Amino acid sequence: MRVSQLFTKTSKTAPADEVAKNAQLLIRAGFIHKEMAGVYAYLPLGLRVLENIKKIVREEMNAIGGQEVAMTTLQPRDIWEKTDRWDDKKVDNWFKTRLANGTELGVGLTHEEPIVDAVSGYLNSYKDMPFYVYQIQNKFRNELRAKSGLLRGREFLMKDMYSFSPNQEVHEAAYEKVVEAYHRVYARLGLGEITYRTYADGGIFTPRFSDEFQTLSEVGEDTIYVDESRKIAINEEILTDENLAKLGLNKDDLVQKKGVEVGNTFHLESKYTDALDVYYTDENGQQQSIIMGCYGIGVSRLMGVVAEHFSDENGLVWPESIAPAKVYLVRIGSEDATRHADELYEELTAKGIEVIYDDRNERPGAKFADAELMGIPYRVTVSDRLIEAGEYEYTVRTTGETQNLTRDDLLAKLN
RNA sequence: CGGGGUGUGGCGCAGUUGAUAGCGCGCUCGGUUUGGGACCGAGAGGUCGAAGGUUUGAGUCCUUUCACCCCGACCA
Repeated sequence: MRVSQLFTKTSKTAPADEVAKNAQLLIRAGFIHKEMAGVYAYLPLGLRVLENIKKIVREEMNAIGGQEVAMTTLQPRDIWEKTDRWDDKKVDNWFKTRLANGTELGVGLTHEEPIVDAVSGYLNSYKDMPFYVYQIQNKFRNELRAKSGLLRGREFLMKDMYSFSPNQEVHEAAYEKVVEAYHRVYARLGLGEITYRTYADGGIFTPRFSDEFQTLSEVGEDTIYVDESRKIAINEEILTDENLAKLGLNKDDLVQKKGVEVGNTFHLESKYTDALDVYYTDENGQQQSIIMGCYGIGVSRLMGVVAEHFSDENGLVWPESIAPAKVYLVRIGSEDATRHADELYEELTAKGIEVIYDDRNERPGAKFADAELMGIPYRVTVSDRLIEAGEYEYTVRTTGETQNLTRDDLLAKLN
């Protein structure tokens, strides 16, 4: 991608209507556009990041056997009434709309009911389970207060997965497989060390605890207590002596922290399947309840968390796994430098290396500043002076470390 | 939803006791520059969030309303 052809531009000033660091940086760098409070559009570079996160999530869900689907945003009222989740008194953050004939519809905020409805016709026997179904799509929630940039929006991208098991034992195994996959997702995003499996309230449908995945951050909304040696935590909401005993946690080992909930996993028992009259037939020909689990990852929220966490005074610092490009190629100088830079751009692109090529007639300082603001992992500079020496300058975004390399050494570094 | 704050060119801001809008960045054109966000010159661009009112006259005062931010409450 050539910067001269990129329609977005960077800005030296942060927008006045954003305080959250993630939103300020992402908007300054031209990654996102704020449409209204809690609703952001993804521009070319931001979309690349989002797609890269989706790819990681998708790979890990597929790896445990997840089957991807795409459910609808428009929701019929009846299935939600069967589970008693239509009433605004029960679920108060629904967006609702109407058909021309007056029929009330919901705008999807989660998908337990429609998923159960969709799989019900295929799910008849114990032989059909266990299985996972997931999707990555926009969710809509009428939050009373959107805030913190991408961390709490009204329209946001979420991966939601649902498991179907014939009994509790199978469910437990399926559930733990998801927990492991979640740890791999966060590790690949560079958040593994600061993301804790956290015991939390299981919700109104189950006496069990749920698990949240909390990434430590000062801007987090949740207060959690971390047992650092065991790498687990407990949400303040359920911090009672009784629960600590139940979970085998020792109060003295816990440290209070702030966290952002970047994922959660719930035990749903048979609440939804029973309510929607979906059962299976067991080995003995008897009708049995289906045990469900549901598992969420806030994909757009993760983008905000990464932006927030991996950044410095010069801008964003993307982990290589999700950066919009691997290399920011800076061209300084005249025809000779242009020829060399064009050539390098073509060569790297041909090798499948994503390059943002700054071919503008800007001064070097402006290009370096943009490379840093955009947070591209590696910067390569081509200039008349370097060409004369037969070298390329190579700079690492995380450390600022710079070295001059021969063409072969540079290509080896970038491979 | 309670409390507090803010709306003025694309972005960031100033605008005094009311007199029909200004600065920086960015943008356009010309020239000089080219290793850390260049400089000089010339330009373009705004019904001051919206509606109503007071007044000879409103960005400024009053009323209503919309939007956005922060704190809190809320967050299947």
